[in-house]
Formats: sequence, C-alpha cells, structure tokens
Amino acid sequence: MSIRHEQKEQRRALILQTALDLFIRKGYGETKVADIAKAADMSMGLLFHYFGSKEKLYEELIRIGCERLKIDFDVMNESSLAIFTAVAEEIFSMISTNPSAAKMFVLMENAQHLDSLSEDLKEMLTEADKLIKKSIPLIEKGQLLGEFKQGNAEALAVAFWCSIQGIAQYIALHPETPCPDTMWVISILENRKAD
Amino acid sequence: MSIRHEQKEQRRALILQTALDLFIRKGYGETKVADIAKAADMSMGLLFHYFGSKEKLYEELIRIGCERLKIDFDVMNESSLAIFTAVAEEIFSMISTNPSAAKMFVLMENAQHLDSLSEDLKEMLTEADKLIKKSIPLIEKGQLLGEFKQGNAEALAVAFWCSIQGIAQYIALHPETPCPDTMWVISILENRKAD
DNA sequence: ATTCTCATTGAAATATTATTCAATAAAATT
DNA sequence: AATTTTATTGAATAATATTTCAATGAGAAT
Repeated sequence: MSIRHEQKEQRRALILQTALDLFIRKGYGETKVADIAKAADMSMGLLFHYFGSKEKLYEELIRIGCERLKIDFDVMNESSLAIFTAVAEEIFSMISTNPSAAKMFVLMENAQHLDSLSEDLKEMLTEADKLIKKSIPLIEKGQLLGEFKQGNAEALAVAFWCSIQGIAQYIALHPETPCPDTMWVISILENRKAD
Repeated sequence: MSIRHEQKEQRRALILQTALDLFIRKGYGETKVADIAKAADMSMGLLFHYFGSKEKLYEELIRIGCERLKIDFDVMNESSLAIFTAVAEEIFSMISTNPSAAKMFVLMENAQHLDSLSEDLKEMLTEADKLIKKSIPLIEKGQLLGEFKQGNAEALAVAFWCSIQGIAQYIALHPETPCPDTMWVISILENRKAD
C-alpha cells in the first residue's frame, strides 16, 4: 500500500497539470478529454477513473486555485501605496516563481464567464471581481494623501488589476518570458512628477 | 431588390455581433451554434444559410478584426515616448468609443491560441504577438534617451502591451466601466522620479 | 396575377465528444 | 501461491453539437 498510493497521487497531479495547461491554452470547451488523455499519455478511461467527468476535473482545478490564490488586503494599517505594493509584489513573485500559479490565475479569470458551473463554485470565483471593488476605497484614500494619481478611482483600480491580469496571462502562456518588475505596475497608480 | 438586400446586411451584422459577444464571453468551443441562434433570435438553419459553418463565421470575425485593428508604429520620426503615447491613445479611444472594438481586441487575442484555424488566418494573427517583439528596439531607444525606465526591454514591452490587453479585455466584458486614462499605462514605461 | 427567388424554419441526418463498461494486468493482501 | 483489489485499456454507448434539407412563406420580377 505504498507504490500504488504514491503513483495514484502522481497520476492525479499529472492529469491536473496537463488539463490546466490545455484549459488555459485552448479554453474549456475546445479542450477535449481526448486531448488531455493524449497529452498526459494515458487512456481516456483512466481519466474518468480518477475524475468522474471533465467538469469535475475542471472544478477540482478551480477549487485548488481558490485555495492557492487568496489575495487579501483587508487589514494592515499601512499607506495605500504600501499595501498595493505588497500585494503586487506577492502576485508577481508567485507567477514568476511557479509557472502553474500563473496558469491558475488565468484559469480563475476565464472560469468567471462560464455558465455551466455549480453555484458554490461561482461564488468562490466572484471574489476576484470583488478585488476591483474592494480596491476603490483604498485608492481614494491614496488619492487624498497625494500618493496616487487623480481621476476616477474605479478606472484606476481597473487599470491596476487588469494590467496584472494581462501580465499574468502572458507569463502563463509564455513561461520563458522575463517577468516585468512589480514597480512598473505600481507606476500606474503612483502620482509622480516628470523627471 | 432593396428591402431584402438591406435586411440581409442587417441579419449578417446581427449574427456577427451576437457571435462576437458570445465568443469572447464564453470562448469559441463553449459557444454552441444553438446559443448564437437563440441570442440572435433565429433558427440555426438561418445561421448556416448566412455563414456556411460555425468555423467560417468565426473566421469572418477574425478577418474583420484584422482589418480594423491594424496597429503600426513603424515609421514616425518622433521620440519613443511620443510613439507609444500615440498608439496607446488610439487604442484606448477605439475601445472606449466602440464597444465592439474592445471585443475584437479580445477575440484576436484568444484566436491566437486556437489550433483549428486555416494557415492564412493564423498568419494574420501572429501580427499581434509581433507587437511586443517590434516594440523592443523602440523601447531600448527610449531607455538610451532616458525617457523610459531601465531594465529588460522585453519585460517592459510585455508589461506595457499586456496591460493594454488586460484593460481592453475588461472593458470588452464590462462595457459600462469607466475607461482608464491612456497616460496611466504610459506611466509603466516612463522614467519618472518620485514626487 | 403568376412565377421566381430566396429568407426562414424545424426536423432529420451526421459528426463529434463525453462517458460507461467489460476485460486485462499488475500490485497488495491473505 | 492464491485471492483480492484496483489501475488501465480499448471498444461500445450515450449525449451533444453541427450540418443538411425539404417544406413554407414572403418579397421581387414578369
């Protein structure tokens, strides 16, 4: 009861990894179970042995993603700038260190716009969308303090988070690419004077 | 030979628009012809009457996108900063004015990672990926002149273009959102000192 | 008014995909 | 070594999706 158990875990991991890669490359619908099986070099039957269905496999990935990608900046008594810097730093470090973290990032984003998902899964996912909303008051605070650029706070939040999202997506699909510097994205928010 | 011709064009346009919206929301594979037909309030048969197949419909959209979204910054004798500003300005103006332009942006991005496409279509699409590559020398020039931040030029290019991509994607999916200011994205590139 | 053309539909035919299952092989347990 | 369990496969089946088509109706042409 050792070799088996170990191989079982490896199989599961292999399937999850393979599926994640295909899902973010081609999308859920265009990724056929046959594709995953082929890429993971096993029969389709085995895939169904491990995960009951294509959808369950997908949901398992989302569940894992939700656990790993908990981004929060609720507390902290620091300046807005410091908070956003810390969060961005953490995200960039994740995606540049661990290729599958970047992929997870993309998966979660894509999953949001998928109808056929169980309700509890959908709830978990809306978290991400709330990131923008939750940033707004913090940004407004930063604007008052003069740390941040003036302008519509929601638009600033969109610019900041979508930039991160866009970059994460690129890194996920092109892992060999040099990762941008966190501070470059912070520049979007920062109120700075010309050189 | 007037009412008919006009309605024909309207139908085509309606189908294209509906499909574009669904394709970028759910992805090509998850968008069923039945979905498009239903959203456009017509029978599936009619859809096939206008466009021979789901794939042809998709390709038609890409073709349209390629025409409309010709982004170039080859010539111009201006500073790198001025060039990037002009390009970004143009893109932001497009996506904030015309909702379907933003959607096209997303479609083109997604299409790149789609295997099942005719070769000539794929070629058209690789253009976009070349944007980053083509930016590198311009960025290096800007760095030499002190206009741009120091650091890996490719990474800077990725940060800039992916931010735009990410923002365009968000605007496409949430058209009511206030559009970020072009200069915020330019801040990513710009070499500025703290306030 | 009659004929012609073509837009439109719904249902039937195909094609593709997901899923199940009986059979086999290989590891664990006795 | 015999038995039990379970990982694995490939082929069969079920479920979905795409595509075709014959029939209908509504403008255009005569």
